[in-house]
Amino acid sequence: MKRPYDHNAIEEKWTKEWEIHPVNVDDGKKPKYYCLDMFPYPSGNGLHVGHWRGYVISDVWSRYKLMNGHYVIHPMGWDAFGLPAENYAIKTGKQPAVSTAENVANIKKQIKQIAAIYDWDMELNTTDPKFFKWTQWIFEKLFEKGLAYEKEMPINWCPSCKTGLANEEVVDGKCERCGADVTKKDLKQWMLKITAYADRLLDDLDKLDWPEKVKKMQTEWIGRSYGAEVDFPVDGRDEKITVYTTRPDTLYGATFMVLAPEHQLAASLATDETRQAVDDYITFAANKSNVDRLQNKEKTGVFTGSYAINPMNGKKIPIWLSDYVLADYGTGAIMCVPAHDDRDFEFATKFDIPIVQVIAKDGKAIENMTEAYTEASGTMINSGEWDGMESAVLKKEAPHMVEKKGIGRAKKNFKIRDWVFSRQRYWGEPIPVIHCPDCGDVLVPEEELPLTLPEVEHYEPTGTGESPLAAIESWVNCKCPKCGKDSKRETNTMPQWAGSSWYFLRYVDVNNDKELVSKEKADKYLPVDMYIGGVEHAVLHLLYSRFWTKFLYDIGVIGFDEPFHKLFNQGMITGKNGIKMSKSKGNVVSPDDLVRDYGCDSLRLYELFVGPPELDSEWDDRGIDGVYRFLSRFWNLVQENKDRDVKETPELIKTRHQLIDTISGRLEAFSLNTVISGFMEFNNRLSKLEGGVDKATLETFAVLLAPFAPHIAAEVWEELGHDGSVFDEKWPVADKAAIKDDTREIGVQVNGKVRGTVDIAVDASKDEAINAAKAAIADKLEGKTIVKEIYVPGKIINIVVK
RNA sequence: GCCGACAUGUCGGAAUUGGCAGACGAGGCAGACUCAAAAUCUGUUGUAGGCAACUACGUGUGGGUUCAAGUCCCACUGUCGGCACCA
Repeated sequence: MKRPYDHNAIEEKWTKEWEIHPVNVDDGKKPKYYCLDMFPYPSGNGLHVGHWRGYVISDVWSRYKLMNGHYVIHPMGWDAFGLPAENYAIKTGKQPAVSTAENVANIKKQIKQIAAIYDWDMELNTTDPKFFKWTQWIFEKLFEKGLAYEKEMPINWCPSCKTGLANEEVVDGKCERCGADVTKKDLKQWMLKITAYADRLLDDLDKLDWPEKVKKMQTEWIGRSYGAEVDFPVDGRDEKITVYTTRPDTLYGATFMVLAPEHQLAASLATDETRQAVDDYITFAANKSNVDRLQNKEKTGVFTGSYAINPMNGKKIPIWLSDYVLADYGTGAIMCVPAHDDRDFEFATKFDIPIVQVIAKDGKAIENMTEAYTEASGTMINSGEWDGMESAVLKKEAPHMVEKKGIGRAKKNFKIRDWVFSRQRYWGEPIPVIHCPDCGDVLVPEEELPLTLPEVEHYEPTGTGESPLAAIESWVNCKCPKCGKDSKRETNTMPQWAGSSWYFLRYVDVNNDKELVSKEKADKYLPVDMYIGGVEHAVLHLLYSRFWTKFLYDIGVIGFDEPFHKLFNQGMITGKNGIKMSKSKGNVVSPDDLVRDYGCDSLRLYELFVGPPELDSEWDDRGIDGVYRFLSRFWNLVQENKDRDVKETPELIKTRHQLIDTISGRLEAFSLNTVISGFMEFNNRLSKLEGGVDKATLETFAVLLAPFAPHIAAEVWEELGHDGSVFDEKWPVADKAAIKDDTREIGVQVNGKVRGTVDIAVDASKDEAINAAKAAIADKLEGKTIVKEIYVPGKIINIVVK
């Protein structure tokens, strides 16, 4: 009996079936495969079709691995701390915990429409005390190891979010979240010493199967450089200024020094004549906002009136202040070699400071220098004992030479700064520290964790740098766990990145109340084999997770030191003209209606069909008709052939194996858009076969289609007379011998232009091929002289004529 | 400014190591079915000319290598992304 394609009925049926009989189960024998999605923030706005894409990609991959004999760990959870819930609470008075729970329920309903094989027994939520107990525990371990410390310092401050930000959260001088201009504010902050892991975070990138782009971004963010620290005595004083340089080879060319205006010695270097100007400049620099500093790169500066001694040649060189020197990189002071550095050249030219060339360009000194010569290649000149050396060689040796001389030492430096870990907000994990007047910072005892948030009436941030928690006296006031004295709790909370830095470890052991994760389960199921998510987390979440993983490895909690073996960044789905989907732009496409009208299977296929998964794609609603038609045609093909008992023919066998080969190859290459077009192509081909399609071919088609369109595949599998699940089928392997053609149609060119085609045996000799080709296009060769004949077997025949 | 990615019909996009450009789909056009429409099915669809079988042109621009270039090399333009005084 033929049935019409009723996607609603089919999908409802299988949703229920899979609730009762999940297709992905751990029998303890199958090898594991951990395929992880970046977990979502449960926003009140719900999902749009762009969110779907990543989840479809990961589910297709998970189901593919499943059919290759793996038990797939494929969990989902909620990254639920963060500002939107808190801001919503400020507006409505609704507790963040309550609104968050509502949003989770909503989004979960939407995510279930995808029909992914998520194991909901593993579901977790970063705001659940059972979860964040362990986030706090990790913080305590970091503290115990000296990797969490408090520091009074100017931090990035977002005046709109009224909270401090990590360097990673500042983009172009603006807040990564809200886009407000970031200012500086002096605040006592909790810091995590990610710099202690800088070398390992950099070196271990080699171990990872990640997109080069992300590796490069992390490499640059960590920013390791090798050079030397050199001490410059201050003339007439018993002090010295230490600089960091990557070009100690140019030391003889250092004709002045520049200190950051925030440098400790800056003010003290002023003389009576320069005091006013120096103080003014320091104030001017302090008031310059981050954005100004980025935008206006015209060099400014002031001469302090003091001099330093170049330790190589003993010459007196002036000491300047300028904000082009960064206070928190290197030593906050630099030696300036205007002849060989663009910035120093610009500064020296503007303020009329001598320029001394120390590396010969093209073997000679440059007359009338108009720009710095920044290459480290050439012979040293004007450099005393170093004259005649090659600068490239000297660059490497100089650090050790200055060390021997006792004027400096070899040194490597990093751009990455420690992670500002406190936020002056309510809706985050409380930092489990108690400030005791006698004992100082004391950790909340482990047995008292989790330290939960109190209910408050007002969620507004104070804006003064204190969290709303500071106003809850009953919560803030406590006894010191060590000495029992009246103490106060830390009122800052952790940034949103805290929970996401380790959540992937917890999925496999969500109910463990003794440990963060049992060693046994961690060893068995981790690390993550495939991690799928957007590229926007390249230096935030992905760097923090690597840091925490390495730390947990060091303290013996887990047995691996990289969390994500393979990373895939899916492209964004945008609205028309590449505009990001957002509520305010009014271009959000909701998956709900599409699922209702076309079905989950169609939307899954279309999410993949829109374009290459790694590239951004513009959403066009109309295209989904195409995949729906394809599914209907496939359905009809099955309906027409299932009771016909078609005998398999050589052609059918060949087509079947070509289908397996095509789909598997493209899937392995992660070319998911062409997998779908491949299905369409083969469906068209099979539909045109006069004699019908045999059962084995239909079965193979259903098995291959299963990871992509699970419902229709399961239904077809059943229609074809199977009791078991299509997902218990092994992924088929193509028989290469069956695919092989005896003859092949290849193009015949004359002078590189196609003039016809010819069918020739695959193993034809060159002469046979050429002769066949000539016969096929005899009229095109009339009156021409053949100069050359080219035959590339299986590809092309080209006849060159005059 | 530096680094990287990308540029193909009306549109989304295909095209192993250089080897028949435009697969697959959307949209358009024509037809079948229908009282009619939708749905479905069939055909057609890069541009220009003959308007049929053919010819010329055609993968951002200009040049080059090659029997052969979307693909490789050089120079440039545009779009997107990252970094941006890191000494």
